Formats: sequence, C-alpha cells, structure tokens
Amino acid sequence: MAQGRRNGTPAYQRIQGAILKRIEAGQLKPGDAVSSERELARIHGVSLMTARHALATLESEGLVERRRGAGTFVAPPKIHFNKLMSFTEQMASRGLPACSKILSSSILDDEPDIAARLALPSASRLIRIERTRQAADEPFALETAYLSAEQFPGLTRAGLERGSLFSALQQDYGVVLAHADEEIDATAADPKSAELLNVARGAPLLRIRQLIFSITGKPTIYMLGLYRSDRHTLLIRRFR
Amino acid sequence: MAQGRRNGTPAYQRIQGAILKRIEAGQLKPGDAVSSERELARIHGVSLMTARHALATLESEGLVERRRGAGTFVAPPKIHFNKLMSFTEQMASRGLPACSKILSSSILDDEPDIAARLALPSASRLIRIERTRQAADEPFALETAYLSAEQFPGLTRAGLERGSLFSALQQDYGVVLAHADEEIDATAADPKSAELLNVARGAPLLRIRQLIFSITGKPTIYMLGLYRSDRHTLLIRRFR
DNA sequence: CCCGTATAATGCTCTATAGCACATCCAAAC
DNA sequence: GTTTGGATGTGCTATAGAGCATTATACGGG
Repeated sequence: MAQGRRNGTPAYQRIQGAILKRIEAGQLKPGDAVSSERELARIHGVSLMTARHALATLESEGLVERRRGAGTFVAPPKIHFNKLMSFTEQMASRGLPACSKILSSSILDDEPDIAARLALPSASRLIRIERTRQAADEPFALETAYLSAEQFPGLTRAGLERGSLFSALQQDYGVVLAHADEEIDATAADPKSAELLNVARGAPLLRIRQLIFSITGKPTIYMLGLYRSDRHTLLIRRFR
Repeated sequence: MAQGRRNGTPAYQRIQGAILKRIEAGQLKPGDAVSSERELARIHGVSLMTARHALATLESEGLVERRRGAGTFVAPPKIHFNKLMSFTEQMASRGLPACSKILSSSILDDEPDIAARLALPSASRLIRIERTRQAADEPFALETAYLSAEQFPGLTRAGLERGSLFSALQQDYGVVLAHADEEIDATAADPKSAELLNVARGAPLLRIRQLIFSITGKPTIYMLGLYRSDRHTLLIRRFR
C-alpha cells in the first residue's frame, strides 16, 4: 500500500539507512551478523518481503553477504580495483602526500588529433597542462592533460596549484567525471622525458593514454602519462 | 508455495531462461520491448511478484533495462572491459585465429617466490609452460605460466596443443577461473626475450604479471607476460 | 571424546492483491 | 497547428501470509 513512506523515502530504503548507519558508526563490523529478515520486519513494522527487499538490494551492492540457514553479515570492505582516481586521491588512499609540479600550462590551437579524441572540431583551442608527479623527492611520472579551452575558460595554473584537476573541474565548472578508457603500452624515454624523470635515455617507461569522460558521456580530458617503471606499477583486477 | 518448480528450477529462473532464449535466437534485439511484468505473470501462470523478480534480477545483471511507465527493454550488448579472457578468447573476439607455440613445459621444484604467490609450500613442484603468441607470422608476446604440479597431474604439452590453457583446466580438472590481479609495468628486453620476440635488446616491453584465481578464491595460475609495445596495447576502462 | 540426530533459525521461492508514480499516445479543445 | 486532458499501460512499493531448503547448534548415545 506504500503508506510506509513516512518521510517520502520508501520503507526499504529507510531500513537500509538504519543498517548503514550502524555500520558507519562502527557498531557493526565486517563479519558481524545483521538482523534477520523476520527480525527487521518486526522491528520496523513492515512485511517480510519488504525487509527482504532491503537486504537483497544491499547484497547486490556488495555491502552485506547472505548465507541461507546462517544469516546476513556485514561484508568485508571491498578493495576498489580499477577505480578512476585523481593523483591526489591515489596518494591519499596510500597515506602519502600528493606532490606535483606544473611545468607549463598553455593554450594550443593546432592539435587536430587530440581535438578529435575530445570530439571537438580540428582547430579548437585546447588547454595543455604539463605536470611532474613526485614521491620522495624524485619525480616518477610526467603527465600532460588536454582540455577544451572553450569549455573551461580561465582554467589556469592558479586554480591548480591548490588542488587536483578533478576537484577543480567539479567545483569551478560543475563537471563530474565518470569513467576513463586507457591505452597502456611501453615506450623508451626520449631525451626530454629522460631528463625530467631523471632516468637514462631509452629507459623503458610505462605509457598510459587516458580519455576521461564526464557522467554525461562527453569526453572531457585527454591525458598522456609516462611512468618510471622502476617506481610505479599499475594494478588491475579483471573478472571473468 | 514453491510448487512452481516443475523441473527443479525456480519459476523465476524459467522465465528468465525463456527470455534469454529469445534474445539468443535473435527474436529480440537490443532496444526491443520485453513482455511486461503483468504479461509474463499471465503467460507463465505465476504471480506478479515472481514475474517481477525475474525481470529485476535480469536488470541487475545488465541484460535488460527497465523504465517506469515505459516498459522493459533488451539492453544494448555490453562492451566487456577489463574482462579476464584467455588468449584464445581474445583473438576470437577480434575475429583473428589464435596462434601460439609452446617453447617448453617442465616441472620445477625450487621456485619459492612463485610457490608463495600460489599459496603453496616453498618446495612445491610447479609446472612451467613457456609459450609465444603470434599474430601475422610474427611473435608479439611471450607468456610463462606456472601451476601446481600436484593439483594438475598430467597437464602436459599434449593437452595444450589442441586448445587454451583455460579450457583445459575447466574440462580436464573442473577448475573454473574467476578473476585475476595484474601488475603492469615496463621493462627492457633481455637478450633471450629480444631474440624470441624479434626485437632489439633493451627495447621497451610491456610486462604483465597476473595471478589468476578460481571461483573458490584459490590462486591457481601465475602468469608472466612480455608484450612487444609496438604490436600490443592494453585497453582498460576505469570507473569512478 | 566423538559422532549422529533433532530442532530452531535463517534465507529462498511464491501467492494474490492493492495503490502509487510515471510515460506514452490519442483525441478534444483552443 | 498546437496544446491540454485523459485513458491506458508500465514499473515500483508494499501487505500478509505459506511452505521449502539449508545451516548451525545443542543434546544424547556410543
């Protein structure tokens, strides 16, 4: 009858909220038993199917595990593989300070290949930002990002000094990034890269070319990254 | 009442099967409308909730899309990114013949590092299979696989000549693979690899070290791959 | 001390029904 | 010609039950 919407949200979502709150508060730890279907139904005054729906969708989201005959248990925290993260976020997740240096930021108008990848007309004006990424004093990566100058007017060095490119796009332009397609291969260090990364010329580097899309499906950033293979490995998880 | 199990399988699964059959037969194409909840309930003689359950779980698997007020539609075929595929499967998905050559297959008993990755005692006997992967006459990859000799007795060259390692494990030993964790970096070709891959010594190669797990969560294969960067790029999709 | 068995608890499948929210389309009004 | 209503169909939330299948546990016998 759906009269269970006391505050506009469906009953099953309220039940999920109550469980999530207990998990976030630390009252429920991974492996702990969550109330059973019948118990939840009684506590929240809903029918069995409703309580069941709350638990079933929580399970499909990977937050709890259900074992027939045994009960429902808080799932161990998932390690997020293959997650699109900014450099700042990556470092933060490892407890390291993000340290990078902007080498140059300029506007180009004759990069038809890159414009094409961003689904822009050939002669579009593009912002190019070159940065080095550092860990323990030594640079280990060289990243060059390309964005539409038209879409992000005034995106300057100043806006990036104080934070990540990702958060600048979101806060200043309301663009939320959703996913990225990456091409990964190996290449040899050219003289300029070798010097910036402090390796020998011809040293093997991991090259990652990524096209980052916003939630609207629009290609937004094209990023070329060169990584010192002795300081960086990419971790990926694949599923069958 | 669960008396719907005419052949042991739940009613909602039979309904799903009927829909999937029509999709596979080409009678239903992406974008086509699937029967509605009420229609399915009537056709299959089940209650609305049961028909609904069939569609809801199909949706969670990404096979159909549901739009309130509009209906249920066959989802466009998903491009499978980050999918664990055997070499044979990868080639097949691009319409190319899989071509590879076994260089050696031997049994080792002193590879403690690799044994450890496979969660085996240090001195465990290991099968090592070295293969080259070819495309258009020229080798572009060198793959070395390690497996437990105890778990896969009799896994010999003969069993691999006629098919992929993945399918041999599944058919002959009942081991189903589920996911893989990969470490990816760049390295320089050593003399032996350079000769086998027909590149210059010191040429940059993409190195992928993957640990492949079975559905039971047991690490089953450790695979070291070296790929010519001029012939191979790895494609990855990441999500936020 | 170990092992089978009974029992209770839990999740799973399913019925039959109700009203709500949203999308689509067609006909009538402007 | 365009807009506005309504009818219809769809998915979504929810109820109040029933029996089945599987698991854990406690208890008794060996």
